[in-house]
Amino acid sequence: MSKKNYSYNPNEIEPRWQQKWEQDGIYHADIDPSRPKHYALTMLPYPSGDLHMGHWFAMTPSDSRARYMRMKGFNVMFPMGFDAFGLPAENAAIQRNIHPKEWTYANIERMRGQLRSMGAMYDWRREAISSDPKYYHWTQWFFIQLFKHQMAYRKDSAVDWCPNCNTTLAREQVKGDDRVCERCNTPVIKKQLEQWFFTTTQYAEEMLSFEQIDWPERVQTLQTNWIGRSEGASVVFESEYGDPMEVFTTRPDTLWGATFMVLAPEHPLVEKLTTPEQHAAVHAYQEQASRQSDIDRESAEREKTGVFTGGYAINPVNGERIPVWVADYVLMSYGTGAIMAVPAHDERDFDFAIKFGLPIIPVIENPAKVIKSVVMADSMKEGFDKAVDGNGIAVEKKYGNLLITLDEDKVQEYINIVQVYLKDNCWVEIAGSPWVFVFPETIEKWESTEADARILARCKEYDPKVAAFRSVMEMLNSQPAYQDVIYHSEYGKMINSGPLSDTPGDQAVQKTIQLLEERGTGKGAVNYRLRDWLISRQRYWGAPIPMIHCQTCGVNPVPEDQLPVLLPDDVEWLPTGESPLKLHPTWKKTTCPVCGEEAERDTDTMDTFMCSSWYHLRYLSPDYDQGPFDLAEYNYWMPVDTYTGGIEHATMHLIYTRFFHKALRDMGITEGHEPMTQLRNQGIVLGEDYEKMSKSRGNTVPPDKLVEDYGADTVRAYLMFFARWDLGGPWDSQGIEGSARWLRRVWTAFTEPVESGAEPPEEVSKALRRKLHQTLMAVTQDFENFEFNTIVAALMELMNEMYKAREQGAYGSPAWLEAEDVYLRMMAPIAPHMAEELWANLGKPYSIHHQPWPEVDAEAAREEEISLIVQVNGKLRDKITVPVEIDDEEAERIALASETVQRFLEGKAPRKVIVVKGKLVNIVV
RNA sequence: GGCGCGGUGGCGGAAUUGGCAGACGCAGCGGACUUAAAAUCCGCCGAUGGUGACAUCGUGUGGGUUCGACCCCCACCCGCGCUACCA
Repeated sequence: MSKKNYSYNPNEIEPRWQQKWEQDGIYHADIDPSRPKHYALTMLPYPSGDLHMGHWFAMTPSDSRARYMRMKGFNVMFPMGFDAFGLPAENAAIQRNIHPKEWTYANIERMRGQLRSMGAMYDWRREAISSDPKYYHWTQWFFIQLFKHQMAYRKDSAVDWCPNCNTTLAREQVKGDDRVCERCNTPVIKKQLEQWFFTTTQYAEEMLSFEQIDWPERVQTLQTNWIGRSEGASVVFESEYGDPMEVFTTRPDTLWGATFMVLAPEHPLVEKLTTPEQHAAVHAYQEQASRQSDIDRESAEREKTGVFTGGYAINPVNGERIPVWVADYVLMSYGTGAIMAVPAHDERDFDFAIKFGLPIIPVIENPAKVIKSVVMADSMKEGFDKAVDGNGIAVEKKYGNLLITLDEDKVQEYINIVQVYLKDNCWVEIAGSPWVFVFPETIEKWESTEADARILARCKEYDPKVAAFRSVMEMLNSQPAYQDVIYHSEYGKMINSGPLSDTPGDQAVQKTIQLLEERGTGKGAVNYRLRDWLISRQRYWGAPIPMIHCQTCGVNPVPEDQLPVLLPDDVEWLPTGESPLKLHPTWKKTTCPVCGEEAERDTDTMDTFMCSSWYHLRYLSPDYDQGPFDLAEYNYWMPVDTYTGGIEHATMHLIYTRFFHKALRDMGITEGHEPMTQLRNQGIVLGEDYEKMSKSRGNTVPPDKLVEDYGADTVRAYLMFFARWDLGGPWDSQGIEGSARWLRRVWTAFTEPVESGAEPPEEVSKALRRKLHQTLMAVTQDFENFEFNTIVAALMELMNEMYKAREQGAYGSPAWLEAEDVYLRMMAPIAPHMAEELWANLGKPYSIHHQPWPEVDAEAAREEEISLIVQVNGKLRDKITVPVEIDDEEAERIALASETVQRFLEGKAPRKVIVVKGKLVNIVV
């Protein structure tokens, strides 16, 4: 078979192969019980109009990985679709008077073309689009199932509202410091509305377990924090009138220190507790709190506000009568909306108590602050006056403070330890030097007490910021105040706490809960930060909530045989953004499925996260009309084996989809406890200016142009090479030249024959095979671990070696032919077009993408010689080439014989010799 | 404030997880080919000193553990992300 010698022209090669692959359906994934299945899924895009570099970064490496799995022998399903409902479509409608449907489907068409240009192995027969009626039919059906199983409910509550998008938002869609809308960055406000919720909190505990899934630690942490489990107790106080007032606390052991209670402004008992005299003030406060958006609350710099209700509550442990206040630092949406306030042991309560002159009673004895045993000699126990540890540090008590004296040369060594002491009233003197370090507050305090004038003078005399000790001082100043120590009950013991006084700190919580349970006034309790999922959206472009409101029969689901509830096309958009569904003259008019009388449809649509919570199921059978998915497909393909996407979904989509799967499981629709077994996240591609790419910044890189200039293979290769996939990094428009050069070199190596006369020397063939199989080993391992950048690096390195071998006469030899074959297979997942073209050019059978992944020849990969590292006192002194199987004695002998080693030994006898087999000898003198 | 991630040449990044720091690539420098440029090929490329072989230093900072630390421990500094009056 003669090889063609022609130049690399990706713009010709790539579309040609894409077309052929499509025609031949080589990426079709069909049920095949004879092969192990692999469901590889990449998070589906929103059809915003253009594929940007972020899409490519998410999609091409995961495509490579799916291709690798296929070559490994798996029956791989790799589908693609569009998360097509959502606000941008509606905004386009308002701004440009295009129907959202038209806008969305035109974008999808354009993006399909772009996706094809990547040369990915998507099985387009499985495409699913969430705005298709055949899709949202089943989104609605799921809603009804959730409703029937009491997992969807309506509640009137204060919800987050985006005034710009004109809709409510789920808690997860409110972001950042200033609590803004996830979509448009407008600060959200609170509105009291009746809305649909899903009972995500029902699964809070279960979702904390990641035991059955291989998900990144980072995501696990984010989800765990988001779910926010706290352990403590629920304690029932009573109002003067006998109303139970339940509070949640993580510190039941401070119950005796509760000097007042605080209710959230929206708390139902506020009304009843408020005395006539306080009524006006409380009412005004409630009014003002409800009007305030969260950002207004922030802007007051957390200065505590609140009013006294005039009412009192009874502390169940000691019968104390304590005042009940209303304040907005207590949130209705967390815990019970009521707290017991313990100013002695809680900073927020402390601030509030100070501001309003409420009493403060400590119930935990000031705990010991001595933590480091290294410094604390036996003499340094409680009540010591002076102690010296013999290591250049002395501690003594003076004026109720601790004075720590350090030998000058010990400052650096002890600085960590000293910081421990410095959490409270401490100062440090350096022995033999004039330096004294004192907190400014401490000086102030001393000035007003009987402190030694001499010391005070010294403190003021020497500027603590003098250069040599500046950094030390900065470290000291950055120490947090001592609350974190004082608030930890493991130290110290309970005081002022009735029957529990003197209980050691480490048992305090448990003993208190025990006492509460005995008396029936409280119990151990767990609370979560996670809220139920608010699903209603007051928008048009979404799946209509399939519920009917009847004056007599209440709220009932649309009968399943009447699904889908179609979105009407003939709607008008108001610039105010009000939902066109609500304004539509006839659409909402219907009959009640129970009594048959006139009734109204729910005019809200569902959060689009509802659509994306189950799209992986729709891919199984996108045209199936007997249910959301075909069970046969489900049984073969599910669960998703590898899921890839951005980390930004950690506390949104990835929580919702887990909830959704578990809810479906409990309704008998799905099996198993988790929808996606393995999750991997890619990072973000930044612009060349190291900033996030954005149109307004003008730092975006258009992938289409790059494909035109370099070809998709080069873009794919560069995206895999330029940064660690899980971290992402800045784009470098020069850097892509490196990947382009690599592929051109590969092309040349495979298409330009070299005069090959004599057989290559034995060593050349051997070295080539060794490198080849070592590379194969590394590449295989890196594919398993999603370490794409080093795959490309390894292939570049091997290509450099192949060039050298070629020069040394290897071209055309059996080793060379093997290298060609294996090289193309390894390259196929990364540069599928070039690999296919060169494979064909070698006269090998179509298609390379049907070939199995090559096997490592471990014997060929084995090194025969190694370069033995010889160290003296841990420093590299010599490298000696020795056979791999060298034994320890021989290695030691050779190392000691080294001339350089002898020079560094300077005649001294080695005290100890450490030999690491086949690697290194370290001689200690 | 809390939680998490990260800090390695001019730049992006490697380093089998405790054993040659800087693979691979970009940029730069030198050379070959060319009338010339581009492309291509070859070589050099952490800092300091030395003509040189070589020596010393070097993975944010300060300590520690170890024969040996980018890697483990303690403390700190800086950057990024998430979160935030969560009781």
